[in-house]
Amino acid sequence: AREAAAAATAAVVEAGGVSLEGVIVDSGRKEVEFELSSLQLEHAKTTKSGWPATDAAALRELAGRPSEDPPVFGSAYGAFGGGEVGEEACRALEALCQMGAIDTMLSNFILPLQDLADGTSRIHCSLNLNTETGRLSSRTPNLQNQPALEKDKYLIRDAFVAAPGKALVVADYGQLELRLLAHMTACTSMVEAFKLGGDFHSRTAMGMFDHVRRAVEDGTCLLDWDYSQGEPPAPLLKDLFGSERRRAKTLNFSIAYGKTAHGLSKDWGVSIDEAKEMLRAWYADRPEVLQWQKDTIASARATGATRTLLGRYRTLPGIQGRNGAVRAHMERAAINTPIQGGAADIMTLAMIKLQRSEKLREMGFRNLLQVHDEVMFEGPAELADEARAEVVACMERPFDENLPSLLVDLVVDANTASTWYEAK
DNA sequence: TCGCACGGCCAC
DNA sequence: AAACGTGGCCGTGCGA
Repeated sequence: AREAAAAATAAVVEAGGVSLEGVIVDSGRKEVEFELSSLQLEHAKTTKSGWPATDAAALRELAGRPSEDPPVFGSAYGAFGGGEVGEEACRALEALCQMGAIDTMLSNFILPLQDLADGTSRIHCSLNLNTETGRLSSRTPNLQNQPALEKDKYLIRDAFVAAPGKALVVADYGQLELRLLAHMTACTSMVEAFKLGGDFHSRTAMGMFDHVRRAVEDGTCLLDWDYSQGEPPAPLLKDLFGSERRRAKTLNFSIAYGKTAHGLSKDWGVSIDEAKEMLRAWYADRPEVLQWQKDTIASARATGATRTLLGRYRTLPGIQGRNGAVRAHMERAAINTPIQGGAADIMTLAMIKLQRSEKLREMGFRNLLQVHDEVMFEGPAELADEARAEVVACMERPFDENLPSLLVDLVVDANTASTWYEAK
């Protein structure tokens, strides 16, 4: 973390040397908002209080990608009259955007984590049962929002290290919420897709786009590939139809949150009609999901509440009221809570099983953290593989014998490593 | 000095 | 006005 902080600080200093013709003198949000207004730079988004937005997406729109091989200049280029000045403006705005990202890493993660470490350099958060859906939350610090994958470029997760002689077991559910959606809606298409296995989002893309389905059926591309079998004999769907798969993936997650055609068109920069067509294509394959959402909202309106898989309920104040925004929000919550809360039900059952596991207790493995669909255990390194198998077994079968099983399997991916970063 | 609202951003 | 659900936390500005 210290190395990352040093590297980030150096980058901030470097980026700070760039100025927008002396106009943007600081990365403070208020000043950027002010300059965007006074220079009358085009801004697509405004905040709810009427100022131009200065978030990363807005800055990226202005900057473009001036550092790429053929540089792509954003809307600031023309606003500054093009030429050298326009290019410089785009590069400055890109640097400003990078500074924001570095600042977030430093002030939200790298610095507070060092402050909150105990005398043995370990971090202890509080885990709370205080959410609307039955999830846990984490505070002081929040260990459930640590940067992951490509965002974790300072290897913050590499600072989470097992004690000497010990190892981490990190296990997470694959597509837990989508499996819950398949189960609760009894959607034959989704249940079948999970039964067949392979890349779920690729399967969704097949269902949504005829040309993708034909390419898989005639062998032009493969749905998925097990690399332990060597190199694939044909290109993969995710490579050949990357944009189709990305849209399918976005749609898979968005549907569970109640996203509208309006929101989709904004995100994708397409017309409302095109967004509607995407939604239509998704639902065409999954009519049970649409019906379930309608039924669930109707029931929520009638009762003022919605229920999770195990029957926990959430009241939805305002769903019967006159305020349209509140009502719409509560309707989306009504269809999201059974899914998100149902996933929390399953994880809670799994954690009870894990806590009661004699094997894990005898092997000396302790649960350190839960991140919604993931758990982290720590124990003797030489027993890590055995512990990993037991963690997977508990998570795959969280239900007691007297509780019903699901229409879909629960798939668990688990790794052993000495740091959180390595366990990805 | 404190609490709050806001804009923004990280995770799942 | 917003249009994607659940959280926590940061810096800034502002009023008590």
